[in-house]
Amino acid sequence: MTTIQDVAKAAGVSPMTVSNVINNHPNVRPSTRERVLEAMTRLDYRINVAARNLAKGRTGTIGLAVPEVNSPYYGRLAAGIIAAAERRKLRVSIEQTASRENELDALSLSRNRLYDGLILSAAGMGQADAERLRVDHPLVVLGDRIFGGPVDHVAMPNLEASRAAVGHLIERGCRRIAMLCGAVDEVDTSSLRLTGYQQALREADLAPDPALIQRVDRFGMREGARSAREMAASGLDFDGVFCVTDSLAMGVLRGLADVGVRVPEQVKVIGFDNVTESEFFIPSLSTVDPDHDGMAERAVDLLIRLIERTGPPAVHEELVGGFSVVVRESTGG
Amino acid sequence: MTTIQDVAKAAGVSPMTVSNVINNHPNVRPSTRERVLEAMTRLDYRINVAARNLAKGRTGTIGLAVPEVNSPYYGRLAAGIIAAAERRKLRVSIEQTASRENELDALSLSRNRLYDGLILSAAGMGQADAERLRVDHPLVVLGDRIFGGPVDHVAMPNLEASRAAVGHLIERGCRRIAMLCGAVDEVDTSSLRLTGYQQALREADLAPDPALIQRVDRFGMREGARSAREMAASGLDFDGVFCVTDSLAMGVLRGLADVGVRVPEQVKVIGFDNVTESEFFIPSLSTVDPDHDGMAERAVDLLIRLIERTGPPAVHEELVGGFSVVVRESTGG
DNA sequence: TTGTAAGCGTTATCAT
DNA sequence: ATGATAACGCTTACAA
Repeated sequence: MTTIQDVAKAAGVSPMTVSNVINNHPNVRPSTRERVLEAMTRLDYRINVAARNLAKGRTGTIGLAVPEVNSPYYGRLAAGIIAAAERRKLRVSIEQTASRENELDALSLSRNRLYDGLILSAAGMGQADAERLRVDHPLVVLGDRIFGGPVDHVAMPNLEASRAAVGHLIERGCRRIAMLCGAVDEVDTSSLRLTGYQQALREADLAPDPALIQRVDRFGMREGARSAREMAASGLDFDGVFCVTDSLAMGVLRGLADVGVRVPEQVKVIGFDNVTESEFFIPSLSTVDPDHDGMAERAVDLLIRLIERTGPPAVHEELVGGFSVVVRESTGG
Repeated sequence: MTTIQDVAKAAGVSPMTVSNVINNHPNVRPSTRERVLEAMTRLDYRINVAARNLAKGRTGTIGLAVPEVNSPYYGRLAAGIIAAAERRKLRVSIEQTASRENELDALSLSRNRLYDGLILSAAGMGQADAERLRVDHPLVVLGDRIFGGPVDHVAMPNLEASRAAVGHLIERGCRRIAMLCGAVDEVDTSSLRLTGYQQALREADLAPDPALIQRVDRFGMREGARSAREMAASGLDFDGVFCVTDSLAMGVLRGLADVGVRVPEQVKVIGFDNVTESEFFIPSLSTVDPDHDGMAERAVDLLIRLIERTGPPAVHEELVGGFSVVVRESTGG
């Protein structure tokens, strides 16, 4: 392995001059630069990033920790973060956490200075873990399960957007609206969206019915399909479904098709996330678009501010993104 | 920032002993270990990975470079690689390449020892870039555009699987089978799958018709939908469609629905990849399952062999994965 | 079982 | 414009 020393020797200069050439420092005479570059190519020199990181204390890379890489939602999120980071000359490295354990692990990884900062999309952690987020390195949390924590935070407009989504179903004539959500044990995505659902019903003077609230333990298409079939089989009376994710909603569309229920004629369905697939599903899926790109942009901005801050810690920001309701075939759009 | 030195001082031992504790070396007296651990928690010590990497010359992390993170196919692939690596106690860090330029960049990144090795899923590079793959660090290429290159290589069973897919359409009674593929400029995924398509037609004594070959410039659902609508509008006579990816095929299902063509009654459709969504699409999509997990496993195995090899370079392996045809509603299954 | 010394490859700082 | 020196924080090899 050839090092800066080897190049320096070959070019007849000091290692420092080679370093200056590598980093495009201005004070290098063109002829010197030439000689160094020539030596670098001749020796097939490659910089050792670990050494540079150690010396600089910076890596130029931010980490993005997501629960699952093979998911339309987190894929979309990652794409947004990468685009936003790229504009700011930062690389992004994605890690899959998959569990609360690993989410906590991811925290210490960045603390370890492998990355300049970390964007953590937390699904497994809850309010109880909030204190673990009090770290002394740049961290931005993307998600909904932790509020008032000691950390910068970009959240979805869960409550308002859900209210709007359910409001849309009501406008379209639904009166018995089911909701598919996760366990609601504490303040999390599902509970916020459930509250939005309840508010929308109340505003329209519709009686809430606990039988209409369906729980799922995962947010994939499989679970949505199963739930829909069960609801139909149980004879439950419903004319609309609001799902906490698009994957769930597409599963519901599939499940309803399996049992011969027509969408949107008999039942209208709306999801949340506006993943790429929803536009092309049959029927195409109405949904809430949470402005992923805006949220990604803000998360990266917050992180960069933290990375570049010197001096006293700033107050922690909590931002909530914007949203819009996208009307498609599944609600008769 | 607290270092090993600080911990050593606080625990009244040498830095080396702290290092031994961190790395679970056996020769540390329990009482000493206790004292060190206590000091570590008290001082909130976090190891500096950059320093460790530099000293060790290893990172314990492999890189995975994919063209696009927000795609069902690459998401599936990434999930497989992560699972395979995890079993071998390796971390995976994902990078989005997006272009041939970045694919070449990714090569030098790993060469730079940020990762112990790199798995490169190359879409933009072609045979002409093969020589660039002659690198002196562990590299495994996943893909189809480079053969006989100076590199370990795990490829899809493109030709055979395509022949089987088209054979399935023929069995189901299709006689005028369209194919959606990318530009076929050199040996790549599309051209291999096209050859499989042609072989299947020939075996069944069906006349090939150039009008049935449709080109797309990207492999997303949008392109599939557009193509399908155009084919239908142009009055082209076809009763089957073979698509080089599932995304494309789901787009075709959507496009055919748009113009009122019934699947599978009037036209049968089959894709390639078996992404999660195909099972739940309406109609569910018949497709080729290329044994992603097996390929991921082998790629990781090859990479580990390279990482751990000392001595003379081995001969380069070229593996081709297995496959199966998954029959679903879109072909009347 | 523990400690000492040297070095991993780079960059910051300060001279020249 | 270029170079000498001292870090950066850890581990390997060897000594005690």
